[in-house]
Amino acid sequence: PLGYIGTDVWARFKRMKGFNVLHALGYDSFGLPAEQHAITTGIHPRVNTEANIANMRRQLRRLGLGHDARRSVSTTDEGFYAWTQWIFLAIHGAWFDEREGRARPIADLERMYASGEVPTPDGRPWGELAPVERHRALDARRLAYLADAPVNWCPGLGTILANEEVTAEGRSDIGNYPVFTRNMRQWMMRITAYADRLLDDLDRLDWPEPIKLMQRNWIGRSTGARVRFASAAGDIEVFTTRPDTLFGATFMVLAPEHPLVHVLTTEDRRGDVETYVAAAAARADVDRTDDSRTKTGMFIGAHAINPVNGAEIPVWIADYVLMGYGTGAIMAVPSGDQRDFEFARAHGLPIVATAMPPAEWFDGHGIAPSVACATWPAAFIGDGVYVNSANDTVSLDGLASIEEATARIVTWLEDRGHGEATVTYRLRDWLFSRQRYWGEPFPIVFDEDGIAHAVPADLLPVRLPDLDDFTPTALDPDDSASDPVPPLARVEQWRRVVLDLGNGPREYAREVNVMPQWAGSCWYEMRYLDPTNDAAFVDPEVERYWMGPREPGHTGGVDLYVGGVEHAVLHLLYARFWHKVLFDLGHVSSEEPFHRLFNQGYIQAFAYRDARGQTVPATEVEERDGRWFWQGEEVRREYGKMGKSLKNIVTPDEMYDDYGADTFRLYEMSMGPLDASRPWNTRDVVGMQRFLQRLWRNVVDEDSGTTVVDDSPVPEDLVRLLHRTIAGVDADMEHLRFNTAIAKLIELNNALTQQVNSGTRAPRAVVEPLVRMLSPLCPHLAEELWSRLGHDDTVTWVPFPVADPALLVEDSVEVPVQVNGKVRGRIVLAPDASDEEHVAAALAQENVRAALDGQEPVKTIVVRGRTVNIVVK
RNA sequence: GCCCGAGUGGCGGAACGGCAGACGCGACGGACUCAAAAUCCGUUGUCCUCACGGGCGUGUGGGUUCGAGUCCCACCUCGGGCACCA
Repeated sequence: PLGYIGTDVWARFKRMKGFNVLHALGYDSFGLPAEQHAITTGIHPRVNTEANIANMRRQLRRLGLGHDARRSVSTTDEGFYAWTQWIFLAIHGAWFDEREGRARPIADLERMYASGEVPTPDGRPWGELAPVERHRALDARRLAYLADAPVNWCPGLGTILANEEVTAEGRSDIGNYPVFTRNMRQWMMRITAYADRLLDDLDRLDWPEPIKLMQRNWIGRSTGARVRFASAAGDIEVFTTRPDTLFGATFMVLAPEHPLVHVLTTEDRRGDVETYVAAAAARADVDRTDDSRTKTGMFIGAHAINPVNGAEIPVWIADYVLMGYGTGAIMAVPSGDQRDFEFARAHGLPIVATAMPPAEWFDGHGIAPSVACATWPAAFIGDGVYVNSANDTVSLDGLASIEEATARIVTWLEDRGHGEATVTYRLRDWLFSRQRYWGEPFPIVFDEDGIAHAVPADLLPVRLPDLDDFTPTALDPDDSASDPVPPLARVEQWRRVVLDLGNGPREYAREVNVMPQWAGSCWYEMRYLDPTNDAAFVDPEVERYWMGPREPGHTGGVDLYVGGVEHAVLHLLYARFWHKVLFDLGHVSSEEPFHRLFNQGYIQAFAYRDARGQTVPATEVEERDGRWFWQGEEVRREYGKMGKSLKNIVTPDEMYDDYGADTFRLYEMSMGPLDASRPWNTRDVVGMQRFLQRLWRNVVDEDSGTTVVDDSPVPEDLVRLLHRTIAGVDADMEHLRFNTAIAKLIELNNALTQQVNSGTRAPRAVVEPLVRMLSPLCPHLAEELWSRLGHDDTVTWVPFPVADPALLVEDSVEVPVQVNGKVRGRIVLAPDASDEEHVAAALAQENVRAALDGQEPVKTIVVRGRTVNIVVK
């Protein structure tokens, strides 16, 4: 809610500054308290059937959000939902052309297959392929595709989870059930095709650096080389970021799941190896968190040939090598990689240095310099002079930089066909199926051959059937062999459908999985631009007006997007991906969905536990002398996100009831910077209420209810304060520093209050700008005051006040005087006083002279209007 | 372990390298009141001093600078993220 109020305040401010503003969460809701609307729109829009609305209401009530559910499920819901399916079909109907680095319609691929410009997956000519094979050839390249993927099957929830929804402990984020790795046929999104653009375009966004960094790490591009090692079962391909250390590769390690493990393992090792593989598989699922992390591994009896020196090196398996990254196999260079080093030491494998570390490295470890690694306590990573790195046709010896050595060896590898430079990503394709009820059904049907067909656009949306029971079938949480039963699979008459897809009416089976919650949030910001359009998800002209690039090279996108940092790598990456596909296909003019991003902090709250560790209702806890009591019993205080389990929720409704929406808004905005998390303290709210009450009394006589402002000229110092306030508040609002903006407004009002209390009425010439400045922050009170001040229009549309630069200049400034950096006195000067005048006044000042005690200044520093520093001895 | 972020009064927090503690809460004192609430006025980092004034103060220890809450180095604590990424 904090962030949503933040966007509302900023949007109102911008409107007053003369912009057309489309505030997504307040588009048609200026009659509603915006935060109420904002909170409810946090619930994801879904299909708008009566049964679903009723269910949504129950959900909202359960979450403690007692708002009108019909508001949150807006009347445009079905349109929204249909267009999500439409966009899915657009993505499904596209493929990624690597050569052009962009998505193109699948029809282009079909033409290119047919002309032979692009080879079919198995290399056979297009003309020889049967219709089913043609379908499969196209499906293999789609941006949305079906694949047998290792998935996180969570029987306890009855659904499959994305990697990101599985905790480090190998359990479900929601419910904390065990999660098992299983291969299942799932919808995938080819987000990896966009890895480079998602990475590179971060540089063009106005986002917080930490968030950009998180996305960069998530995409995880590393450059290096693929290198092939010959073995009895053919080449073993590895990925390495350090091909320059190839001469130091003394063994290889495969992931236990690597397909060659079976083939390569010698008979005498087979028993041990299979035991290890089984143990690793179990371990990966159950206790990946085991921190003890001893580097276990097993020799499989086979050897491979190091291509640079022909050395026969042993092949091991170890669970620290992951099948899901790179090629699932590594070359181990113990002298240059700490994990390999530990592994080699633990298993008595040879270590050969490929570089002579600098002297400081040896000093740091307290050992004598030597290229013999026997004495080394750790691997060496960094620039050293290459040694032991030569064969008949290439030599790295004597080189001193990783960059240079890498370039030379990669060229050599490429020339001989042993490998090539490559780029690897940590990013995986996105698992897009869910076995739930809540979610957009895929607009996909399957024929008797299992081929997926798009449902024609004029039949969208594919509606969810009304159900009495929405839950996925939860199964025994520990039974990894069970299969998911999505709720839609239980509705046979919905599942079977007769369609004419161009070859006469035939029976098809609908896809029974649904899309994940991310689907709608991948593009919802655009629907707000054009919520009732039923010809397009957004009119192209409308999109260009609101979101189009501001100048050449600009990414376009919404001007401000406020959200929690928890979306740093999921929602924000997925939405960027969808947006880029839509851009490539010509549906939008912006390359990015969110040009400026701001992460708001969380509002947290204190929670209390009794002696047994049970949380007690926070509102009933009393504080006495720094200790806390509940029903007479002392309780412990802790701090965390507001939530049911901690019994520390304060609902907005309570705040509206007790203080009104404006006080609530003001309090949330004033408690600290927007991007910081901070504790809720209901006791402090009263401060903002008092502020608004004082403001009210400065304008309205409480007894008579009449407006009491003074129309005569305003005292000089009050005018200056007003203009300083305008300038300060303007800058603060622009940069979302609402807390300091509010402080300045309170100061101005306090000055007014003083005047009113001393018997003079508040001047209209100050009150009106004050009300205008307050209007973005507390719109309701501002409107009321504006009207009481005799205006017929709404203050929302009145311009923000403009500061007069002439009035920002003071006629005199007070300047502190330091002696040796310590403040000893103050002088008053004209704002344009010269350096000499500063020094003269400073030396004449009584306290300064006392502090100098007759000593001659060695040096004086003058920062005009800010400080004078006199340095003695 | 790695990567981000943050440590300032009793509390939430202010502070372009230039008067640390704006603004708010709380506390204390006063005015108003028969009284209380509300409201208004004042005090409120800490220590010494009747006072003038002075000492000490932004997690810890160093450093840069005429001058450091702010910049640099090391460390400690807390919050968040990622975790065997070759």
